[in-house]
Amino acid sequence: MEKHTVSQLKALTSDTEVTLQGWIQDIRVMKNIIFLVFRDHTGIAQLTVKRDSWKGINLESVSRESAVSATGTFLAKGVSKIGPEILLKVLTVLNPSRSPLPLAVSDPVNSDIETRLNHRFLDLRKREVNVVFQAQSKLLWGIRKFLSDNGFVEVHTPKVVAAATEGGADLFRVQYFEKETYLNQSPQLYKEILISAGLNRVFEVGPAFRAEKHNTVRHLNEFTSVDIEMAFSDHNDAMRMLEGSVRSGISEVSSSMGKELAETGHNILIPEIPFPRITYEESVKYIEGHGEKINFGDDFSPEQLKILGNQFHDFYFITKWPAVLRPFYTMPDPANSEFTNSFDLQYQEKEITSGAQRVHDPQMLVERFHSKGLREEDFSFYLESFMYGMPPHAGWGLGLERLCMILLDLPNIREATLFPRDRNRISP
RNA sequence: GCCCCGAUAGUGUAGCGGCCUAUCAUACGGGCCUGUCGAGCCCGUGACACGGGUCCAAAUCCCGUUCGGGGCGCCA
Repeated sequence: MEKHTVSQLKALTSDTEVTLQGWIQDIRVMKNIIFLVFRDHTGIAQLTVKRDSWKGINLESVSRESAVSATGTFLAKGVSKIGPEILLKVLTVLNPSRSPLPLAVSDPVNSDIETRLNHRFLDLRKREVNVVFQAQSKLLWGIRKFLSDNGFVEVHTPKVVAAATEGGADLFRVQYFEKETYLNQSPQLYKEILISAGLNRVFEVGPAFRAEKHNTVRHLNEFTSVDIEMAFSDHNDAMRMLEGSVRSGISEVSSSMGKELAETGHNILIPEIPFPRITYEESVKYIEGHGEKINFGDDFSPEQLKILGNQFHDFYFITKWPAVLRPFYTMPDPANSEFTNSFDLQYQEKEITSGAQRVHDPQMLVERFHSKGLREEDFSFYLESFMYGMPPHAGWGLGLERLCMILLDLPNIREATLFPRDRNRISP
């Protein structure tokens, strides 16, 4: 007996015998006829049972969300409006579901995100929840494809590290045998070392940890960072790779999932490149022109970014950030060292990516350590790679969940994270 | 770190001093019934986070605890 998915049914001729495996979403028992709403990972079908000719198990005992195997004949001219119809011959409960369910999978009541995350596996059985992560997978696939096509090598660097990337305040401490270590907040230092290693162009997709006690809909304490670093390049090269990656990711989502997303209420627009660029100074002027007060060297508040974001359709770069706002490894602007060869990718008021040309001169790097109050001896393993012909280089780090949240217009980054880690949540 | 807010059946809610032996929906259990619908109708089970206080009277007001939501800061 050949197994089928719901999505394959419509290509079949009527009366073909099929076996489907999935879940019972709903059961409607009547005097002479029984309807079961069946769901697999591809869609919904109706299993129809005529009582007088049924010889199988007691269907009234089958609880909703039980995993089942269903065999019957496909009715091409079925009456069902919810999906393809199968005249059921055999139903096997592979594993029953308890009831009542801790949250509604198909009922017309919404659960709080709290309840949903507590029972995430059930929440994810809902198509509109599930589709987010299928889209996220395609998004990343499109980004990977673009980077790979542009000569980037995918690498994996340690997450348990001895020293902080940009200080020490916001790292999680980990006991590593008899030593105290940290969970890495960014692969930054390792990416740069790999540039000195001659890998030319590298990228990494991996977790980043931030021990910040933030409590917002756009921050997590563990998120997926897409990071690149490229040799013999500057911030402009990095920006071109970034807009190319974003566009490639989105167009992959659109071409492979556009229909499913449209059905669940998401309209995907592939952005035009190049993205507009505006400098920090221009941004300050623009925002001040709208009645907000900013001091030089201040970061923009969400309110101010909203003002700025209003003049762009979707993605835009803010470039040339003041050195005081940027980490030690950021290359100063050769024309004016108060500024840097840096950029943020924004989507309206939301920051998605931070990047820059990096300092490659070890002398300058040491000076920058000192100006940021860092001790160079904590970074000797890093600094050493700059002493033996480190190429000029640039790169960026992108928050995958944030990009996904923006793309699908989700109200909370937790909606774009399977098992989010926030200030309070460590389970499931 | 600072600041707001919340907790009522499995789920989501109404109630905000006495009319609460707490509303409604949905789920769940039972019954009737229908080829399509979020099917319908009838009946039933099921809840005030915890501890203290005020009051003749507390789901409702006050304090504390626990758990949680959100904003700012910081960032992806």
